[in-house]
Amino acid sequence: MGAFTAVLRAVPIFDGLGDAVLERLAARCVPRAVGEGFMLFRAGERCAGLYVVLEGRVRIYRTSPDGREQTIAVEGPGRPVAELPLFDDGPYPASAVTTVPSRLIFLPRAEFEHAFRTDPDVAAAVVRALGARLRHMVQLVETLAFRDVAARLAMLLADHAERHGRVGGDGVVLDLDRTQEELAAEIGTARESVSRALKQLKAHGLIRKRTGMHLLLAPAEQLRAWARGGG
Amino acid sequence: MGAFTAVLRAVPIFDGLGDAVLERLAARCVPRAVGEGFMLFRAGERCAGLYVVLEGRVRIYRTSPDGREQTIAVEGPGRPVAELPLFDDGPYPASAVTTVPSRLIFLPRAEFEHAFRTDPDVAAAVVRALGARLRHMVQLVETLAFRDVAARLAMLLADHAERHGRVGGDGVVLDLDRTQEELAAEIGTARESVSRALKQLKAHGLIRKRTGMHLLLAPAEQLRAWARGGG
DNA sequence: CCCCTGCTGTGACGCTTGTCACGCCGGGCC
DNA sequence: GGCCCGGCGTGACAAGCGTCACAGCAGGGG
Repeated sequence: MGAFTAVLRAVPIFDGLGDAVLERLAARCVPRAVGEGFMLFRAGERCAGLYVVLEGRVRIYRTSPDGREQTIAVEGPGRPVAELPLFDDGPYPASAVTTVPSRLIFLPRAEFEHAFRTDPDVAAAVVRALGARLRHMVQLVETLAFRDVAARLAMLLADHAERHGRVGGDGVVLDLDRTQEELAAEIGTARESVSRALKQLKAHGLIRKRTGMHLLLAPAEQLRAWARGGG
Repeated sequence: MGAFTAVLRAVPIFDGLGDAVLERLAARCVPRAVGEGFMLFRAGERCAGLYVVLEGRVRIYRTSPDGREQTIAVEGPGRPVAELPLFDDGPYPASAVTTVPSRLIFLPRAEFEHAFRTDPDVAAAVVRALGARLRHMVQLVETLAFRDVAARLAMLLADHAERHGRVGGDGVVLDLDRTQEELAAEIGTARESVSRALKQLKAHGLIRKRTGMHLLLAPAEQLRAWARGGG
């Protein structure tokens, strides 16, 4: 069995594949170990293939003419990166860079396309993945259009609390492994505003305790309710 | 031949279908003629099926708690509406309403799913359609995050100029069939700001002449360049 | 141990933009 | 013709937020 067969099966996009197809794909995978700040691709480039994150973190983002950045998504272990441009032959819509040293596998475009055409389950999985991204983008648009910085931060914290938080005695413990600068890019604001928003959330009791980016939070649903209410 | 076979073939999502499948789908289509302001569905509802616009216009949007609206997309003749939630079983991510009296056809979910599973070409077409929406959303996010109101308006005008404008003697003639209120919802701002941004664009020579929403514009690429440069 | 570097907190300031308020216009309708 | 109403233009104002500037603080390497 190829080295990456098990890895691929753990990726949602591939979990419906038969063993034979999966083995063939796994055989073509190219492993890469890269440092922090490695550019996988830049917006506008032609798509070469699909990346899957094994370990580490990849930030997908757009850059404005004057240098500001808006993060579109942050992908971790098991997540595919840039499955979109594989199909419509268009360029990458955004850039991607590692934010910590990471291990990735790369699957050349032709291989993936073959699997997509051959196996109807792959097609369905791809549609689901694209659908999830689309929902995520609608959410992001709404957030940027409607909410102020504090509310956007509260929603982001709520998401992380649900995914990575641990329920402690008097709240949710969340170790947010990001700098304020990174948070700012994710919610579309400046670093200083994040700092002030954190203070604001603490004043409202939504962050109950904080040392650095180690947080004790109110329940996610409470954070969301506050964000929806507009403060 | 069913009444809607030709209509369906003209819709990009269906153009790869064989005659037999297409006829079957066409036979299940339900026609609807509706007035202005007819709600096709609301965000959060379960997806019942696919709409295709025959005539008129459908606005897809999100509403904020305090009543503001952000338009996600505006769909016209030949365009499908809400193909996303057909697949992942999730709720509609946004609401949809007609902005003018319209004729639509409705295709129940089960029928469409059958076609999707049966015909690999449909699957590919759906992926392309979702991809196009995703690109559109990335664009929208960037616009909301980076550009000021005047630049957002300039980009919107550039898009419309390319799609619906006619090249006149000294610029592009564009009859923008929308109120300022509608424009404001599309670019995520208030009606008054649209009014002021129009004045601003005219001062910069990007709008060369204007009577109501009947515009004489600079070439689309010039509008975009100005928007990218940040004014 | 000390300095340098990267992350963080905070104050000041100005610009953009949402909001309110009001006046104007044109078109339909009695 | 007078009225009403929806769309539009514009001024005034305040809030939110980006930007600049600077200080504190921790960690790591020499």
